[in-house]
Amino acid sequence: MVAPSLRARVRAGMIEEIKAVARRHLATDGADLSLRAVARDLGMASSAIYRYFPSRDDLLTALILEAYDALGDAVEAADAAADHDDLRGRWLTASRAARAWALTHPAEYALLYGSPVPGYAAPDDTVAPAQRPPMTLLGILRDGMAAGRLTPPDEELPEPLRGDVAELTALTGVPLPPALMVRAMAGWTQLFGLISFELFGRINRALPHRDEYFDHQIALMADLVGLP
Amino acid sequence: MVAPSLRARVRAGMIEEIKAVARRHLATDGADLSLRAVARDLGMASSAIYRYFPSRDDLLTALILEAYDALGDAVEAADAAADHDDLRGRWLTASRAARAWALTHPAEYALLYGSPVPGYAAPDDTVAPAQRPPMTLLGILRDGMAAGRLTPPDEELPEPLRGDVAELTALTGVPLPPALMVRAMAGWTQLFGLISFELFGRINRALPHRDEYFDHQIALMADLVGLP
DNA sequence: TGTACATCAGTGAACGCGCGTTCACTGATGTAC
DNA sequence: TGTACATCAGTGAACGCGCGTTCACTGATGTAC
Repeated sequence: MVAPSLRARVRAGMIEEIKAVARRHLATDGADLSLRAVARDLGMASSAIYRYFPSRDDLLTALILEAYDALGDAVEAADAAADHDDLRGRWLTASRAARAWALTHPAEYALLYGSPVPGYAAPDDTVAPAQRPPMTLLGILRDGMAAGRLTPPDEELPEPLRGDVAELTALTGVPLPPALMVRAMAGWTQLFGLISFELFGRINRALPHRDEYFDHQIALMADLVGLP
Repeated sequence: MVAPSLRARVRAGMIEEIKAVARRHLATDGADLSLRAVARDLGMASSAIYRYFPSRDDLLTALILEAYDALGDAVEAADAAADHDDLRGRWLTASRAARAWALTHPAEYALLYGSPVPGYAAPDDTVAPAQRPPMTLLGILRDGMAAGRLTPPDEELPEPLRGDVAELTALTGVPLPPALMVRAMAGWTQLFGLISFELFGRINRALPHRDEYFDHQIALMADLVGLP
């Protein structure tokens, strides 16, 4: 571990500064990020950005990766801070953390979960960080099963689905019963749906108590996955 | 009811043609619709579009309104075609119709339910058509309650939420018990979440039987709202 | 410690592009008498 | 039925803009001897 040279440290700082300004631009202008506007804000020539990012798409990718990680950090930290044996509390607190992050970083959330940016294809290394929030939820169920404090639903899945879910369960490395796995996915989908509706303005104006609404809906999903 | 003049009929046809081409462009280029590209495809000068739509935003609005109506038609038609007394069948069939429309019109779905288009504010007359699909779901529950074939959940809502939901229920004109109303909203949110995940590529590749997956998840929500 | 050279950050002009919108115009279609 | 005028669709040039990216360059910082 060699100490980074001054030049390397300055360079790293510059990269951070560019990303910070770009994030600010995302927040105001939406996903159509402009390199030139970022450069202007930094008081430098637009061509200078190319010393740090080979193209606009690479900058976008860096922002997306960071956003996934920030969201993942928030959710995992909330889960870790909760009482490990309070399964329902962990589920609720992790979900709240996801929502809180989304509400404070709406543009970045839109970048991750909104409609795809035209002409931009997310590279493969976004896959793992993108799965951290749902993996956190799965972890709570895993702990519940291990402690024998979770009675999984006893329904059978119809055949073509059973195979798919088994394969998917193997991929996650969290060995939940198939029917429970599907319900966990329902919970994750619902979490995403609730946040998106709220953020993209599709929630009714006649619902000002959004915290309470969210908590209630999340509790319904906690019931669905059988959390005590 | 005067018969429209030839000129008026030709004009109406032209408007349809412009919208059709614009829809095609949405499908390939995403939401950044270009007037000039549409005009090019129609073999006319870009300025000619202005004889039919005063600005790009007005064309976008027209497309959004049409899309809401197409989705609303699809969902309502599916519900109407189902056996009126088969409540669960109606719920499933209406949900399937929404998904089918979204899968065949992904770009238009993204326009309605994706991240907001930067710099575009949806006018008020999109509100009513936007509510047709969730209203259809509410209608199924209304019929179930009226026929006494639905036992609503007996849980109490916490206070600040109870008031909001009561107000919202009044707005819809469908008098459901508060706890059921919230569950209906959960069902609608889940429907939107399932479709969005599938469409925006956030569904796992290890899940090829998507029809069955969707049906199963929708059935879980039918259980949640207490459909027999 | 001092010098020679390589590396790197940043500049500013330029290329080529596409966009929304305006405007004065031409020619065809409709309307009033 | 024919003529005079108004309405309308469509043209093509132009304005002004912002964009991503390239390129030859300058000057400062780091490295090797």
